[in-house]
Amino acid sequence: MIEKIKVHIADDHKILIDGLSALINTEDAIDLVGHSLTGKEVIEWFKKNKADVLILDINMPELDGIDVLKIFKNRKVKQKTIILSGLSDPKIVQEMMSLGARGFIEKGVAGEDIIPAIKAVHRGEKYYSKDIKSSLFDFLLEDSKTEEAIKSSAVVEPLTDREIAVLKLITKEYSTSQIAKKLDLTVKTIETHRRNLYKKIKVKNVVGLAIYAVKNNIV
Amino acid sequence: MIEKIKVHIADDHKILIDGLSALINTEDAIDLVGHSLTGKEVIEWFKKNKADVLILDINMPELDGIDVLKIFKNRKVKQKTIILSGLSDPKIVQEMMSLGARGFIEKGVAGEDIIPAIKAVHRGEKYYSKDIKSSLFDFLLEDSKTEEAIKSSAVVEPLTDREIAVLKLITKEYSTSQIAKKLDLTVKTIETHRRNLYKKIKVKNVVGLAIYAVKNNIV
DNA sequence: AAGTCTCTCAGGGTAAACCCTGAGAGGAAG
DNA sequence: CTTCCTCTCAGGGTTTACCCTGAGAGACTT
Repeated sequence: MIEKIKVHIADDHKILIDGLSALINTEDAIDLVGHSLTGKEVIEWFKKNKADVLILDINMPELDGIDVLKIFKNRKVKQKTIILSGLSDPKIVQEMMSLGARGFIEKGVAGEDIIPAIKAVHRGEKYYSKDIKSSLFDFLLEDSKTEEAIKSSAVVEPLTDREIAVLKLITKEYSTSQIAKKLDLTVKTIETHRRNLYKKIKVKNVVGLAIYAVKNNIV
Repeated sequence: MIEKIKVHIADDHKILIDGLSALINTEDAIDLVGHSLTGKEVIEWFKKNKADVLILDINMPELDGIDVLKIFKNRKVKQKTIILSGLSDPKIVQEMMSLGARGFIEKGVAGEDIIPAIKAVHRGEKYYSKDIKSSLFDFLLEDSKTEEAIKSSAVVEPLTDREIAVLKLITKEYSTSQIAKKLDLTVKTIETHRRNLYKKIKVKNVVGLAIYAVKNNIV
């Protein structure tokens, strides 16, 4: 008997996990061996168990998909990962790929894609849903360029605690001086944190920060 | 033979539609009679067909769930609607309810909730997933207060085409003067649109606009 | 002990955001 | 034909965001 492909799903929307489970259960060659609702659960689960393929949502509370991949990269966990993403922000696609993701599926595409994606990735291939392919990032998927492009790619540097605190207050529509009062710091300090956020996230102004915050569940 | 409950699903994430379909198909008493990926499709579908229950995502491009409900309210379409929502923003919950939604399910909850929700709503009851119930909006669900609270609630006025165009450019991190050039208008005009956006969306600055745009898929 | 990183703060500047009021033109609807 | 709405634009104002440079204190690393 041929071994089934073991799959683990991680998504903070349980309704999506349940839906995908039902879909995957229609396929004999694939076995759903676990699921997680948060990044932390994924890490914990993989300490004790193993799966061939991990279907990973990027937007999760606490530890998000990016954090999970970073941790897995260091620990050399060798499952193959398919990213589930609502929005295909170029920066994130690049980052995920540089962190070893093998597949990328937009939530906007048909559910039938999930089965071929699992099989392809398990065979060692890469898999991208059509919308990603046809997007402006085609160049990224052409192998020769890929590796280099990834290495020099726009990976968002990790934010410090203070920066996240400031970012959260910014998204609450507080001005720099209001944030300064709130955190009992000078305006100049907040301005510095602000500028560092711009640099790290590679955006031009608060708007970019706000969008980043929402997309990354920092709100 | 008892008639099956006819259900229509609308969500811009096809993967979620497919998942829910698989779930719903396990239930004999319920019949999936259609699905839509955009608000427009929902409207068109209901012109020619009918369903007992509509499962409606609030975040959809073009026409969102709120717009759909508004249109249905005017046309007195009499299907029962269950809202599917990623984020349970109080303003939106209130608005949806005032527009006649009968059920409210967070995407974060278990998929098993969907079947009882459909049945309950079809029987004429209201249905809210646990997270909603246990949230700070309990008071809203106590009938006496509900109606009044809804009438005076923070309903976001519909945005005009120009306003949406400006909002989109704002989220691309363009400054007012850059937007003016792009749209071939004066800076003063853009400023006016900006201020009107603040009023309508009830936010204080660009940050609020950006967040609203992302959450409502205007990005 | 010399880096490296985070967090803090400063001076001094330009550009942009934000606020107030007022208003005309054109289209849609009553 | 008047009312309502959208879109356009203006004068003149305050406040905030944003840019550049520089720097000290404390923690942690190698």
